[in-house]
Amino acid sequence: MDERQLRILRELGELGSVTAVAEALLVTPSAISQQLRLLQRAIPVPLTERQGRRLVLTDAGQALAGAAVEVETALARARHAVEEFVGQPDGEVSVAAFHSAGAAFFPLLLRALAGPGGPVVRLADEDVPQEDFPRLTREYDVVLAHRLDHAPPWPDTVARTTLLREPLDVAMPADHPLAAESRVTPRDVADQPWIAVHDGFPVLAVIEAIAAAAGRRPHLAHRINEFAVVAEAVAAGGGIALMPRWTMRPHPALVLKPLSGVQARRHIDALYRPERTARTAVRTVLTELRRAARGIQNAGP
Amino acid sequence: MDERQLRILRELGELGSVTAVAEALLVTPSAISQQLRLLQRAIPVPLTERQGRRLVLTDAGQALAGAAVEVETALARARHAVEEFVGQPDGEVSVAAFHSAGAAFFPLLLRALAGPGGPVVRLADEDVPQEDFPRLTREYDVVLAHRLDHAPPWPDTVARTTLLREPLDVAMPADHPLAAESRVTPRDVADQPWIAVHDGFPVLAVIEAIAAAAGRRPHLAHRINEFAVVAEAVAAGGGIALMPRWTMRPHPALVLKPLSGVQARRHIDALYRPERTARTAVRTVLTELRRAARGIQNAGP
DNA sequence: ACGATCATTTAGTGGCACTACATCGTCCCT
DNA sequence: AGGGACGATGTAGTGCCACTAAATGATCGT
Repeated sequence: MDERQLRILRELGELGSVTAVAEALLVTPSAISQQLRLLQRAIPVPLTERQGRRLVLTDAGQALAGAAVEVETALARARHAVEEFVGQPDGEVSVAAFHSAGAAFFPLLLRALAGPGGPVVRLADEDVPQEDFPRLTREYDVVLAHRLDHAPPWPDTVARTTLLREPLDVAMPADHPLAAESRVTPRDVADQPWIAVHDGFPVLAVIEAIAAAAGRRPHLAHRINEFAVVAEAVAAGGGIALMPRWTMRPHPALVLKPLSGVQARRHIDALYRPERTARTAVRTVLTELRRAARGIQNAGP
Repeated sequence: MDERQLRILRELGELGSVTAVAEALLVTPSAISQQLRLLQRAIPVPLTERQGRRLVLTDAGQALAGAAVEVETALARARHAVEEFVGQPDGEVSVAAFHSAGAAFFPLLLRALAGPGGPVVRLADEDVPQEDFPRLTREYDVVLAHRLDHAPPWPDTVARTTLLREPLDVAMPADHPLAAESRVTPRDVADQPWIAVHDGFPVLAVIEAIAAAAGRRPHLAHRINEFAVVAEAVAAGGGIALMPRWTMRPHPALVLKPLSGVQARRHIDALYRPERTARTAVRTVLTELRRAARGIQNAGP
């Protein structure tokens, strides 16, 4: 008893003759007759009976044909299940972000998608070394990742949308001698004690570039990944640090000074598997992320 | 996208590896892999993805697998639909009867099956010539038919249960000269005017046998099929008639006298297609008919 | 009684799901 | 590191099954 045989039985119930079923299903009456015989072989009571020269369903056949309708309904639902999943505007979308991107984007995303009828976002923070960001797209629909301007681009296995190209400024206490300048040069800061990120994290290479531009070896006083912690350490006089211009809430005791002479900028990209954008909900989230990025960029300057 | 492919997808979601699915479905992993590929060909978004060396479902795959469960459920219901129909104790059972059998059996049947949980009987009267009774089993689950003792048996295409072997007595007005006798002989009644049934109906042959036993030609005064009408005609002096001993409500102005010397008995049989007894409800009705027949037979003498 | 319509049977064919075998990628172990 | 186990996939070949074509049988209309 398979789907086709049930289909044939149901059509026979509705059309009332083997020939009509054959025409409806675009096969010969012989094929219909044979399939009905096979179906009957599996059932101990007659499903059909002759009525004159036509073939009609018995009561048992009608009972089975009724069940066949449910099978076809379920099958039709299955055939549309993927489209529905894909087109569902209020599905769940998982978004991962490194810390500072999360701090900047998550509130905007939550506010933009608060209403009903939109995607339900599942947010998570994930701070991983640069090369691990693409892997996260296995687990999350959208991954906010950062990389430096000159760093190797993301592998082709993931698609990306650049949300921000954010300058990295030098953060220092408001009473620092360099705080009087409007911008700082590599030579100004090369000898300062740095508060840097751990090895493998994106911002480190910029510090090395700054030191190299001044012909020095950088003095890495501390290794702190989390910018909020870095800010407190800088404010307490632990050293200077590179900090993002827009995605960090300004610390009252710190000032940010633009660097000149060295390209200090990071990309904040949304990474995702291309096929996941088949889902309306995912595309909606990506659109909202781009809008949020514009908001962040305009709020800064 | 057919049932098997959906089954494979669902199993992959539950078992988590192609090999496990292959073992569960008793085929080679290659077959599973190929079927998954075919299923994927019909769907624009990935249903599966590699996780290490194993294959797991994507979210879209899980959505489809969920729909697949519904398909399998519907299919399982279909596979049991016939048994359920067959085993349902409270299904509809159609019963046809010729007039006098209906008058005798229908009330008993209705009373016996009045409670809930039992079959719902659909009763109909059908008075047809002898040879048409078997044909009625196409339309009714059970057909109460009558035939004379010596008449040819029912064809093999129908099954039968003999409910009653009912004597046919001679009905006459209570003030008839023969009413004094305890039984009557063919010679007694051969010259009487008969009220007989129409041609082709069962009882006629007995009258002809009675006349033949007395060496006469029967005098057929009237042709009335319906026994209630016959009874009134006899009471009004229109002639004598053969009437069933048990299945007719006694007429106050008539007496019934047994015939001697001639086998005057009719069978009341329940006819049915053998396969219809697969239904519990039909068997219940047949059982109740047999019980009703015992009641009728015992109430008579 | 005839042709028309409908269902079924038979023989034959093409497509498809499967197996067997080989290959490739991943994990684990020492 | 590197080899062995495990898991998935690709390829060639095979057997089954749904189908077509044509003939036969049954029933209807006129």
